[in-house]
Amino acid sequence: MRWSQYFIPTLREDPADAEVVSHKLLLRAGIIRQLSAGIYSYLPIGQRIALKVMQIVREEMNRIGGQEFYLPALHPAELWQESGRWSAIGDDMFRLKDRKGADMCLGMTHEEVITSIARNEIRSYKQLPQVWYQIQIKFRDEPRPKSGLMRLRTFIMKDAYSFDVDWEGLDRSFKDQREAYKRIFTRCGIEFSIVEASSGSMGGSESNEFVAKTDAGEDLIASCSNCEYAANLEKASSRLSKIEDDAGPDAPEEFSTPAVRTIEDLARTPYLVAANRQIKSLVYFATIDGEPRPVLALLRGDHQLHDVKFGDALGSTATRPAQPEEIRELLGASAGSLGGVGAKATSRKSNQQLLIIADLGLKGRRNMTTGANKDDHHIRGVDIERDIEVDQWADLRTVSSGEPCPRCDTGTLEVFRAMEIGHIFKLGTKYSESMGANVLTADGKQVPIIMGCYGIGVERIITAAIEQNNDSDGIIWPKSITPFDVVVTITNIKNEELRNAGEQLYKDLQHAGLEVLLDDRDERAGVKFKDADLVGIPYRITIGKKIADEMVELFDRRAKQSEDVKLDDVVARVQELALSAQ
RNA sequence: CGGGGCGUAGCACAGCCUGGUAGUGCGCUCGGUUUGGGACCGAGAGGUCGGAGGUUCGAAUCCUCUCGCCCCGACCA
Repeated sequence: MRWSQYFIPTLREDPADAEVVSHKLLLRAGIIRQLSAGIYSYLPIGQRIALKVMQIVREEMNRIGGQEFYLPALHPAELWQESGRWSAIGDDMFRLKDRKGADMCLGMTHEEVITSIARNEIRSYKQLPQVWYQIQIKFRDEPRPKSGLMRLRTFIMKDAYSFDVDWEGLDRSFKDQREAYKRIFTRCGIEFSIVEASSGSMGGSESNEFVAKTDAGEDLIASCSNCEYAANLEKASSRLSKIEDDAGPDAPEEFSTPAVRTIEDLARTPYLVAANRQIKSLVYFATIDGEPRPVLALLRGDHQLHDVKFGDALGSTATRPAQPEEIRELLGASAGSLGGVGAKATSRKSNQQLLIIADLGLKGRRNMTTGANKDDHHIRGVDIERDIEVDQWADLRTVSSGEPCPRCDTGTLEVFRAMEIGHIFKLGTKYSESMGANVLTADGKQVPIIMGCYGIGVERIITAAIEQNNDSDGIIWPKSITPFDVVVTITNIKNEELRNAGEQLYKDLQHAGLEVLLDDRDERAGVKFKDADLVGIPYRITIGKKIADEMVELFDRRAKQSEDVKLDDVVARVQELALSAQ
């Protein structure tokens, strides 16, 4: 392509609406333009990038036997009513009526559609397994679209579905997808982790989330430096070093602690109670079975409560910290002087049923110090299992960077921000059962097909690639998904010698099978360099004064280094570089 | 949905508090000089100030409503 004719509207300044790096660069490099919140147009180089990503996905899907479909984006409500999701999904689904008044929706995913094909056409176990996929637009009316292409209302997704006659088959299909995903993200130049995830409202037994490390991400992930362990902070755990407690007194002792309100206060002189020898006591109200109940959560003094783990452990739909008045009514003291000893008895005075849940990190601890449920007083010598009526033990604490891996002996955990780029689920029979997709087994029994579903967000790959590959000058595309392999920059288009050399090189590079952008614009060299850096094309060949000696300059965008190369050698050199690994 | 911010030229912004009929930089057009890291000089084009209603002799500016966008939170197949 000739830059002079090609539509790449670069922006010199950061657009006001963009916050995260990838969003700014996507706009500045002329890749996308916004149409509405969470809705973007792909401009020509954006389309080239998206096609490259989709092609990699397609190749890897085909490699594991996937068959490409193209399914409708517009669905009749009946399908979704069959699976039960018409009512289970709320405002996230775009709904509309056709001219006859029939309910329709825009597909946010395609389990229903694919299952309806399977149930109509697949009769026998002999037709299985099948792996079907498509690369298609999805619609989700996100409550909060954000960060450019990160959280969209319309986006491109590769969604694959596997159909097996038994669970062993599903295991194989799942593993195939897992391996394909690793290859896809690796080929796209993305640093990723695989985390255990909950399958959420998708249903099913097992799921893996693929995440890309980026500060713009919405998830917090704990990942082991040594082994493969990685988990969302909502589920992550770590190994605690054992603490040997001295045997304490036979019964807890109350002591006076005027003005002590925090763990830190008690850790200082004159008390000197180390934070890991204190019990942190937090009062919450948790909605359990539709009823709000007061809950006392106990953790080691230096640990932080993770409210998702807390809610999960209680089976609660909503939790909130108690108000100061509520705490006083319940336990007769203010936050800062609370504790589990005798808390149940105290709470009964206010006619409330207090639930005590303790973090596993406190199990077996003795001779601890905690609040006395009396302002300005604490209790020491607390043996948790002896002195506190714990209703439930659970993993409640937030894992921090540097803690030992729960799975291997030598690794430590690193906690970082990440964004979801893919998710694979073992669905099981959720859709095949509700929608009646059955097959006959070898021994003549009718069984529901065992399904899996596997998604990849194309825009998420693009976003992650930019987030992980940029510098102050712009994007640095991984070679596999760059819009062009190389840009030929003619420093002065009015100079005939330079122009001719550039035109010839442009042709030669194309003949060598490279995707070439020829910067033949009548602009100053500096402008062209800035634009080339911004757009992020991996290699730039600069045609300048050195052409008198049959030399050109080859600039490596990532290394930010250039070498002088003979004009005759530069095609082979670029070919070699562009086709090498990232 | 709760909290916050912002809508003025293609882009980034000033003007609003204290009403008097719109400005700066970049970009764009034309002419000239320049030509290896976002040039310079000169001359231009370009805006119903998001929309509606109101107050006023007069509204970008004050009031009411409304639409849109961004950020934080809730939510997130």
